[in-house]
Amino acid sequence: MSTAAENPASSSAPPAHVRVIASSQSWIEGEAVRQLEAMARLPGMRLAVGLPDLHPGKGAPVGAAFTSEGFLYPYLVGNDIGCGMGLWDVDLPARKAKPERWAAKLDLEGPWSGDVEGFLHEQGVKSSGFEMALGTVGGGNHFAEVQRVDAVHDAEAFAALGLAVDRLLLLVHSGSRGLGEAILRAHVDRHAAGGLVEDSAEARTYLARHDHAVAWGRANRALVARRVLDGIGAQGRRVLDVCHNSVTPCRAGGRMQWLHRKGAAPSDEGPVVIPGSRGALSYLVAPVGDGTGSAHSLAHGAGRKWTRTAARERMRERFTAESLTRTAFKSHVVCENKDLLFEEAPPAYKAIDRVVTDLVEAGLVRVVATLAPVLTYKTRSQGE
DNA sequence: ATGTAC
Repeated sequence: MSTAAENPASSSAPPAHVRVIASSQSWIEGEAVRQLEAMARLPGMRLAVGLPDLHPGKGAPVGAAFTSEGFLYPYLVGNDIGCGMGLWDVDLPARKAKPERWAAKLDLEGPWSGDVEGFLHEQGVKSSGFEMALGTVGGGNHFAEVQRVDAVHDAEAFAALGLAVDRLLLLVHSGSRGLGEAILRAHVDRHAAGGLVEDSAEARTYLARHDHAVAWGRANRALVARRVLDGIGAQGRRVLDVCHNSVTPCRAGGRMQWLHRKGAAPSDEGPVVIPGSRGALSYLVAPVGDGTGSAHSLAHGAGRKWTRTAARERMRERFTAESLTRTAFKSHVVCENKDLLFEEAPPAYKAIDRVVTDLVEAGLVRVVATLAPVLTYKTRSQGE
């Protein structure tokens, strides 16, 4: 059998190291740490790292990275295989931003009207059967956001990325839509939360599908970006694109390991953007150090503070939906699904500044620049 | 997170 829990040899292995990278000033839910510790007891697990945006998930915590030997765990990657953040440099000066006009007309619902197969081919990605969703943002915490530069902290690194203070940027957070979900479901139907023995036929099958979903998710972000850019009449250049839900092979002290990221940005692929809520700054950061103590990973966002249910109830009591379409930064929000508008409201998230400060103090990143929201696109569909 | 479930 290829299910890890059924391999008796693995139960005698030493337990994984568990590390939560967060200062005492960062509040982390007890349940999230319990989930991290539970995952650390899985067979073959070596290191379980909670980043400062650690929060409870459905079984496995979000904002965490795990290394294992001999086994890999699709359940730790989750359903949104290949989810990540892409940043585009937009060839439009910030003073030319027309957020209210763009908010009124931008529409990324439904299939793209262009040549989807041709687009995928250009990206070097095979089609998946989920192409009707290619170029759509999705639900939950996904978004496309036009941003302006708030402040530059490292002018050299900022310039090295080809960025300019007076130009707009576009940040896209989305994943592989229904594709990753289908891949995880096929695994869970047979193995529940159990892992796969590396080099087994099932592991190879999963990894091939996983790698395809990662590539397809990246292409999805590229098409979301293209649709937004077309909508605002601009061109863009992809500056970076990183995946925060994946499992990849890596070497540790000459040994082969599997690095699982569950809402954790890579620290070994150059600069990344760590977004706050739609009403907060996003941080463009450059990784520092060799990444061995942090499973080569960083926080991927602010992390939820309130559950979706609590956010809906609390925000509904105090705010009208209309008032939530503008933020403290005077930015505009397109989210015509009211439940989602309340669930993703800025108070439902932790303070991104604290999360990034924790990473800086842990010696994991240097801040390159802060980016402010101009227009956040979530959905035009009512949904209720 | 999700063409969202029996």
